[in-house]
Amino acid sequence: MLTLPFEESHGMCEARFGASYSRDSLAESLEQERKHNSDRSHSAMREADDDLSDRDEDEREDDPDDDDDGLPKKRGPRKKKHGREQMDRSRVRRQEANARERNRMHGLNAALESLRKVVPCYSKTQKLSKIETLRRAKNYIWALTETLSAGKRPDLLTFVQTLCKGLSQPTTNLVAGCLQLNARNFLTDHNGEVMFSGRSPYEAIYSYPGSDMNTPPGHSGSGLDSGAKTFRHYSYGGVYEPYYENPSPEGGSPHFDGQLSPPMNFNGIFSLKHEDASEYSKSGHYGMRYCGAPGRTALAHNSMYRVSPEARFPYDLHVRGQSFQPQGEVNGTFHN
DNA sequence: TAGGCCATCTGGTCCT
DNA sequence: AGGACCAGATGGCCTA
Repeated sequence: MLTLPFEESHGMCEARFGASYSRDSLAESLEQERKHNSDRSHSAMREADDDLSDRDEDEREDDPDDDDDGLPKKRGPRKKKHGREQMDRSRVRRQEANARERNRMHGLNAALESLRKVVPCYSKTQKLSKIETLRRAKNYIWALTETLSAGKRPDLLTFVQTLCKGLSQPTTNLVAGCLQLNARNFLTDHNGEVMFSGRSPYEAIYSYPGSDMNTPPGHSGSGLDSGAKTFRHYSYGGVYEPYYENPSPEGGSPHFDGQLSPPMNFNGIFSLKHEDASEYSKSGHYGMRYCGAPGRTALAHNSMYRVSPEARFPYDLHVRGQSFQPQGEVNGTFHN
């Protein structure tokens, strides 16, 4: 495909933005050559792209006797007419391309919005930015994948930490708000590493004595009393590796690169979103459902996630499309 | 006011 | 040739 010479790009910049870039002699010579180019159609097309306003074209049209170099122009039915048509056509095509591009971006944004709604802690009031949405979705997918591959009952705190990996502080706060946790308990440092502050936020809310089931690796009960004084640094090698046996999908590194941020749509797991379940039923994929309805203890017979009587967050693994518990109360808790 | 986020325009490139 | 996709540039809006 045709590639415009470098100096012509400068020309476009000048025309579009009114900037006065200095040019070297080579550029000037090439520019003059361009002006004298006999290929009027191509030149006209570029000129039209240089400035979509009609002013230049009209000026040229209004002054037909003068050429660029001051010499009289040829008369008669000219290429000018043809060039004008080309310019108009080029302009129309450009406008059509702009409209297509707008639509394309709208479609992209719509897809992004749908993604926002399926990642955990969707909030209509505090909209997640595009990059944060993508990061969180990636983290979410990763955490779900690791949860399934680990074959263990997921740990909430670890899950949340994974979900928040690499996310901004406001987004982390949002997640914390969703979970009614104190974001200070799983801060993210400058490198995107999750910091954990002593007492497990999970335990802070769902504490029950003598149970380490929901305490993530490295979060033994020894430090629970230290409070915020002692910050424990978490890296994926330190925390997630024991739990998530597989390396990061980023490419083998056991450590997060600071870009990875984890999931919360326990909706898969906890149904943190307020989307109706039909959307998931359509997918036919696996998902873990929050089964925390009062009095509910029975799980699917073949469920890999067993619920201990004292467990506060019983999870169940369902095939999408199968029956699951109403999620209203959960959604009410996790959605703003 | 600086910085972040976003929508839009635009030209280049690739593909059909 | 034309559409899709991409990335750079730009300006507007919002917030700390």
